[in-house]
Amino acid sequence: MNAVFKALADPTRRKVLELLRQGPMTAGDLSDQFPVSRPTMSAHFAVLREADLIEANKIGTSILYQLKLSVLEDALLSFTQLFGIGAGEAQRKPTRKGADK
Amino acid sequence: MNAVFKALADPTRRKVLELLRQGPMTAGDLSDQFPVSRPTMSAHFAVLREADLIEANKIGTSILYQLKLSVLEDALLSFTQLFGIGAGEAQRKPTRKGADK
DNA sequence: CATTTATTTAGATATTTAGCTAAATAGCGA
DNA sequence: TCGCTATTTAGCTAAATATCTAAATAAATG
Repeated sequence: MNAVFKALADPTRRKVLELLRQGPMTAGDLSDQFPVSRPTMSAHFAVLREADLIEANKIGTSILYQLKLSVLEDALLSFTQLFGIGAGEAQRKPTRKGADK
Repeated sequence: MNAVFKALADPTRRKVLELLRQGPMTAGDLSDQFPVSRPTMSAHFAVLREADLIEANKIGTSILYQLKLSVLEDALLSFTQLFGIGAGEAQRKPTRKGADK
C-alpha cells in the first residue's frame, strides 16, 4: 500500500497508468509520450512494477506493459473506505429509504 | 491534485489524516502519536496544509487541526473515476432503471 | 512583566528521488 | 555471427525530503 502511494506521487507515473488504462503498451510507445529519456522512463516503470501496479511481458525485442487495475483499485478503495468516502458499496447502502438524504 | 498525492505518499501523513477522521486534534496531541520530533511533525502538517487536506485553527496556545474531508474526497474520487474504478457516483448513476445491471 | 507551554522557524545533515549520458543485455533478421 | 533495435543497468549530479537540535514566536498565567 505504501508502495502504491509512493508510485502515485509522481505525475509522470500517474500519466503512465492513465495511458495504460486504454490497453497494454510497449515501453517505447509509452516513453514517446513523455519528454524524458528512456532510462528515466525505465526507472518509472520499475517503480510501478515494484508497486505491482503494472505487469511486464516480453514480446520479441519489446516489453509490453499492462495495467493491473485490480491492484490500483484495491489500494484506492481500501484507503477511501477508511475515510467513509463514497468509494465503495459499504457507505451507500441505505437501510431505510432516503435515510442519508 | 499533485500536492494531494505527494502528501499521501508518506505513511506518517496518511496516519495523521486517519487520526483526524475521528475529529479535530491539536498539533501536540497528534505529535504524541508518532515517534518523531515536534518540528518534524510540524513539517508534515505544513505539507498537509499545503495540499489543503487539513485546516489549522488557533485555540489559545494550541493549534487545532481539522481534516478537510471534501478535498481528500474530490482528489481521490476524480482520480478513481479516471480509471472507471467503482469509486464515485458517476459510474453508478443509472439513467434508466436497472440500466447497468 | 517574567515564566511557562505549544508550536513553528532556522539551520544542518543524511537519504531518496528524478533526471542525464554511456554502456550492457537481449532478441531478431540478414 | 554481425549488426540493429528495444530496453535496462551503471554511474553520476542536482534537487527534494525527512529528520534532528536549537532558537524564535505567541498566548496564557502568576
